[in-house]
Amino acid sequence: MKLQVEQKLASKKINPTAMRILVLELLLQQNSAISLSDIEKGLETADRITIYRTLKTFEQNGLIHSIEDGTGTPKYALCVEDCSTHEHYDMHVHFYCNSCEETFCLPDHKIPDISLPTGFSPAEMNLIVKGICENCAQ
Amino acid sequence: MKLQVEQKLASKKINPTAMRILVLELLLQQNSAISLSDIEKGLETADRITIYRTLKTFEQNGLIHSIEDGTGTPKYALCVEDCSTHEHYDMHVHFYCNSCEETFCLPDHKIPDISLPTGFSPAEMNLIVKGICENCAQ
DNA sequence: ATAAGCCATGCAATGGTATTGCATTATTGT
DNA sequence: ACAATAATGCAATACCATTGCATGGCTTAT
Ligand SMILES: [Mn+2]
Ligand SMILES: [Mn+2]
Ligand SMILES: [Zn+2]
Ligand SMILES: [Zn+2]
Repeated sequence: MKLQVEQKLASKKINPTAMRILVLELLLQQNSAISLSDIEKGLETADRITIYRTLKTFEQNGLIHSIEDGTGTPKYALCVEDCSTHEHYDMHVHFYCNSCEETFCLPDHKIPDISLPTGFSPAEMNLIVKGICENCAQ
Repeated sequence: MKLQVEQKLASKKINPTAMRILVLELLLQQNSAISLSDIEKGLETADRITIYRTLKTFEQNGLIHSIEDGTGTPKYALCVEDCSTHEHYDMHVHFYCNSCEETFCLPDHKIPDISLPTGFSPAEMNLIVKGICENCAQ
């Protein structure tokens, strides 16, 4: 198990330090995206700044992607696609539940092509759908 | 001119105070969405908190809508649709220019229908396209 | 084995923003 | 003109992101 985690780090050329292993293990347990504060609460002995830089490193090396879900605080989730340094391919829909306030990746639901006015050239896209998630549906 | 502004406020049942007239006039001059700080800089004698509450009032009464463009600081723009209290119909695409860092409403470009996994029911949507705007295209 | 160098960590400090309470002032309707 | 109501300005609070700097641990070359 720990080996798998360390291999995952190594495959992204990230030095497997104790803190990074802990953060990655926590990320692997989630089924929704989590914030920096969530991680801080989920780990006993962890400095917020170190987690902050750990996440920056993870994101830069294509291990996780950051999600702006409209709450103002970024959420983080593992990349399912084969992302690399500064090359993220997470053009999928994200869902924010107004009830449980969780943010979900929907990697199987790609963002459709969007027509733009002439002169506008797109580079990235971010689509957030807000509503009620499957867990909160009665 | 001032009459038109006051009428616009009255049509949304907003008391036309001096500050509100100033803020609305400033909003009418823009061709891109602006932030609270932008408005604060654009007005000489203006308390940030008052502008903050002015924008909240405008938004609640369907005069402007708030845009989360991924920068973390909300931008505001006039509603083109006929929005009312707590009923916004701004399901259009927003464009953030990575060069000039301006946020544009594209009211003629609606967000297409998005298929979701079973159990997820959508309420609102927010689509941000990032890239280069027409002004910055060389 | 030892020393130097690199990398990661933790602490402190800074800056920005949103949000609320409360007292004062302005506006409205009678 | 007066009373009731609404808006404003100031202060305070609470988060959060971001950077500098000093320390410590691990790696590597000598
Ligand atoms: Mn995702
Ligand atoms: Mn808009
Ligand atoms: Zn939910
Ligand atoms: Zn531009």
